[in-house]
Amino acid sequence: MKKFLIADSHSIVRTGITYLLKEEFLNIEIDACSNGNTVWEKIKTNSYDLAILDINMPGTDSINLLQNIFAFCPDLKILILTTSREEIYARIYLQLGVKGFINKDADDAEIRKAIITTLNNKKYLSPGMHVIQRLEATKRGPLSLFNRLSPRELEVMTHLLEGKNVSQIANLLCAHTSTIGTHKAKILQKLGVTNIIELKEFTQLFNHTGLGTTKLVS
Amino acid sequence: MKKFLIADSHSIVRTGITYLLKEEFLNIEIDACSNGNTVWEKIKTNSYDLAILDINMPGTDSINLLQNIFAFCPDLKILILTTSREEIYARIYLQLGVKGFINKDADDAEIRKAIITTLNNKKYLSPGMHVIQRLEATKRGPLSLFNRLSPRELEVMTHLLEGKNVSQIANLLCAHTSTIGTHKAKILQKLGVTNIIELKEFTQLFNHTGLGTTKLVS
DNA sequence: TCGGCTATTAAGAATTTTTTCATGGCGATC
DNA sequence: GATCGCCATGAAAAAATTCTTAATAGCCGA
Repeated sequence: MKKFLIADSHSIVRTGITYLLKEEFLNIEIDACSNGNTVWEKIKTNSYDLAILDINMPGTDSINLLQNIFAFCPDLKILILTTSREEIYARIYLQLGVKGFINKDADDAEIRKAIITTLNNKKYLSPGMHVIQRLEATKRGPLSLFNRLSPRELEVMTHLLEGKNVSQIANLLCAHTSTIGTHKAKILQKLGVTNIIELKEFTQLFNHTGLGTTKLVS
Repeated sequence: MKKFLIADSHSIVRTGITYLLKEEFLNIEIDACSNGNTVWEKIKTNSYDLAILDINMPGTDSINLLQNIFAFCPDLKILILTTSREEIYARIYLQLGVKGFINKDADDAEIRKAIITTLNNKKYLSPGMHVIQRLEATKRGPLSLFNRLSPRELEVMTHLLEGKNVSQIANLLCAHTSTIGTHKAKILQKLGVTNIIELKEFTQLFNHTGLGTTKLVS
């Protein structure tokens, strides 16, 4: 008997994963949720063999959530579901303690493999992400630019790239506007850009070169 | 016997929809694909009762694809899968001839409803999108979106898209900052976006598809 | 252990932007 | 030729952001 937690803001994705799990395992129990608060409630009151989490759920401070989770339950196996755009942040999450990273672009067979591997308490990364690790090892290359950003800064950046303004982000992360303002300034400074448009173009550059991506065009 | 086409870059989403359809209909055939080229090949050689398409498949020019599809097969029922961020472009797709729009955030029941409604050749919009439909009623084609900007506003927009701020533009155009500020507000309002990032994404949509023959950058 | 470094936080002041409102100009229309 | 709608313009008030400056905490190498 295995027990799973699935968190993704898209119902259709939860449905897809549910069926994948049902095909793979005979005797399972599945909890599904669509936001960080529910994830936290579920994890506090249940014991899971594996939690499969989207890291970009609206209104959710994922890093904070993961920190809470690992403080409460250090051995929980967590498999992160991600889109290619978010892979640049992979290292931060790995450091926090997640077991695996799987890209939503992956086919079902690969997702199955990721689930089984992490369930067996082994680390799993999407194929395309070994590039990231390698680049990171050389400590050079454009990706290390993103590594220069602290977890909090990365978090703020994702919100900035969605068009949120400083006050909205402050609200979301329960921080002072001037705090977020400071983060924003440091992000721009570290990445060598001067405004949001340039930040947007900069990150798009990576999406286009396929540097942080598994498959952009198939 | 119903025949469906599912196109989404995420395998897990295709899996989810496949199971939804299998639950809903007894006798069905499903083709699935993950990019625009395959969609086009499939539609040229098959006849579908409904095509469920993601409009944001990497490497795919969705507007061009839809134009080709409707030229070849004007009566094909198409249900667009979208994320909330993309909804601002909904009216363009509606004008092209798609039957429905469903947000990926929607729960399974609503997705079912969207599928059934469009299959019955009725228009379906996600609950939040009726605002957009009203906007469409006051209408004019996608090309005129930029035509609705006054010359001065277009000029300001090109500078905004280069990352210049309001005062820099004011300097450049020898105008008061508050004047430029007003122009900026009107640009955002007219194009139905709420911030610079969305403006950038919006114009990129047209650059990408070539639909925006209006000069965007001087 | 100490001192330097960085991350995170934010109060307060200075600045910029947004919002709101009002004005004059210009062309179309009736 | 009066009125209407739209454009371009900004003054003024309101809101948001940036620019300091600095406190606290954690990490790392000497």
